[in-house]
Amino acid sequence: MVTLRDVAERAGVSPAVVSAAISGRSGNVRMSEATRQRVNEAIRETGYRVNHAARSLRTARTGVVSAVVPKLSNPVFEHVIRGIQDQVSSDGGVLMLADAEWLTPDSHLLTRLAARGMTDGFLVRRAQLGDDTIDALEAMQVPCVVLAGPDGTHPSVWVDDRAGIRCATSHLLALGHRRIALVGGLQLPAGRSDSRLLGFHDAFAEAGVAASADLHRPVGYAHPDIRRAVTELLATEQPPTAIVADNVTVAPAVYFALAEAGLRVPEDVSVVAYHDIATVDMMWPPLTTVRMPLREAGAQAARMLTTLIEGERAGGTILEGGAELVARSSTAPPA
Amino acid sequence: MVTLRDVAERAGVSPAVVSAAISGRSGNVRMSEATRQRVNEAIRETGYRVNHAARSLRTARTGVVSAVVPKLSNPVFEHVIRGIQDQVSSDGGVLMLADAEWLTPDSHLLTRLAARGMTDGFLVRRAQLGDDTIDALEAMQVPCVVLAGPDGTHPSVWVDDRAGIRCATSHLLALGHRRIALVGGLQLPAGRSDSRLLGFHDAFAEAGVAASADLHRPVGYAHPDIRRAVTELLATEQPPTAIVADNVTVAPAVYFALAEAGLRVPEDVSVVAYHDIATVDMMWPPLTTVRMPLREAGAQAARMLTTLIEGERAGGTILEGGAELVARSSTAPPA
DNA sequence: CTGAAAGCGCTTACAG
DNA sequence: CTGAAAGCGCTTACAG
Repeated sequence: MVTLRDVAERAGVSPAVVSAAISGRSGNVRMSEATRQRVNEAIRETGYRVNHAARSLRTARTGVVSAVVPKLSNPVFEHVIRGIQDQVSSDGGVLMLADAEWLTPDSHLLTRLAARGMTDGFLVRRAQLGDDTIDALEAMQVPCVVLAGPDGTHPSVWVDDRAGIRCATSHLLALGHRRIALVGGLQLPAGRSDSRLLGFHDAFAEAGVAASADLHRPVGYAHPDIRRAVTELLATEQPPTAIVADNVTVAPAVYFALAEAGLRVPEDVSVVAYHDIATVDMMWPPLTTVRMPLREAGAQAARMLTTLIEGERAGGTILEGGAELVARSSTAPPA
Repeated sequence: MVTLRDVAERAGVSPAVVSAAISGRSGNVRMSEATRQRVNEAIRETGYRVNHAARSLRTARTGVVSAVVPKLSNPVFEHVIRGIQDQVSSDGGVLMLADAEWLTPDSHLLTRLAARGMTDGFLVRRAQLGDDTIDALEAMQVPCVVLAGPDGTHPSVWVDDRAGIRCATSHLLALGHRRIALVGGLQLPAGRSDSRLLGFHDAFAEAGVAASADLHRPVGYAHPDIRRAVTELLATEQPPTAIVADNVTVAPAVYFALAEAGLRVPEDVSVVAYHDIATVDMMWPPLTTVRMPLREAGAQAARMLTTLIEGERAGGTILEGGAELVARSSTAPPA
């Protein structure tokens, strides 16, 4: 194995010079262009590559950031990851991804990842990770940014869910819908304000229309639950003429329930989904969605983590604005 | 920061004893149960956690394995990843995930990951990664297992695509279909045998039926291409009565094209897709698929990588069998 | 502008 | 059964 020392000998300089040439950091070393060239040549000739472990040990910094994502195959989160990756990479770091299912408070993975020298910090999604795991992380004093709305305790970054749902709902109201259902999403414990429900009501207030409060179904994100909720809504005396899907991932279940009931989209029922992913225009009919600046949220979170790693404090941030309606074919005026 | 030395002092033993107690490896150290308990107590009291960088530097082993996956949100690959994760984790290692898009032959990420001391080895998918990146990896002498059929050069593991497509095709033949199209998949360069097309023909041969060779459309996996291919097939003089989707991810595009043409599934056209993912029963009608032992393939690949890391050679493996038809509602006898 | 030396925290022969 | 010592490969003050 080629070491820095070997390169130094070959170039006829001391290890310190090679180290400076590699890192770019000057430190106390100021070298001539000729020397730098000689070093680079020696590196090329020997095929030298820096030993990451040795560097980490010495600098007490790994340059690795770990993102723990809810579910790898969740297409919504893919955008966030891309934002994180771009930022981490342009900062010269490496992003390490793990599935949240693997990470429990006393899992092997958490222990290993949070061991010093493996990762400088974590990006996690609170909703799916569980507060206990995040607390465990905190107890280990590992810098950690939560991808979710502020909760007053952890540094956090997220998009404006309230504005997003408002955007979706306003679109339906503008089309003339009045009986609008909000389907999916978690039933929050009393006291924790539900930003999505707030956004739903914002839209009605803005339009000067009384909200159809009986049409809120926070039944989670499991497909059977979504299907049942929609089926039940359709069976009521005054069924909704439009549905806001709290998350694009549940839209297929909404379509499914509608098809089972023999209803057409958008002739009989309009559907808008929160969050935009590329593949929804493959649904039939193509789904109207609300696009959020998820990639920007990821980048912002990565930046906040860097701040944290460098020892500064950070609070909770919600990215303002950025909600944008992507009109496709699943919404129309009520019959 | 608490070091191993601190723990040793507290427990009244030498660092060597603490090291042995942690790693479980006895080495030359044989310690009494009382000593071991004292050490464990000291670890708990001090909150000591091993420094991964130091250990890696010393042992020249990181315990980290990197998987470079085609596309994070590809639900098919999710199963493979799970298999990898299970195996790596039960071997006491850590799995690091990266998106193939990030990894190009001279990308920052490749350089950093392949730097010594960051990762012991790689699991990569050839199809999407590009041979040049794999060659770069090889030039760096990083142990590397390819998730794909054997190509004679790289150690590799994959499921039996030929058997999988045969299973799907046989199902349609058994239902009475004769005009069967195979849609999607890559157009391989001449000379490289296409295991999927072979499987397609196997099924016809087995059924004693002449294959409908004019119905093979290896147009890749892009949704517009799939849609166009299906639309064109439907416009021919003798359109297919059934379609095998080369990959489940293109099934929505097939449904889309069928819906556009005003055809019903399965009354007018039957559809089977290769690979099974949980969400396909949310499609309307629920999609019949072929399930493959993808998780097992992932585990097997991880095991092979460990072998490679330990310095032994390895060849190409195809997991035999395991193809299983999952019948849902998208297939029926021809009208 | 460059070199010699110390030391990051661990593990592993080696000596007792 | 346990301790003292060397050294993994790097970076960083420090001295020149």
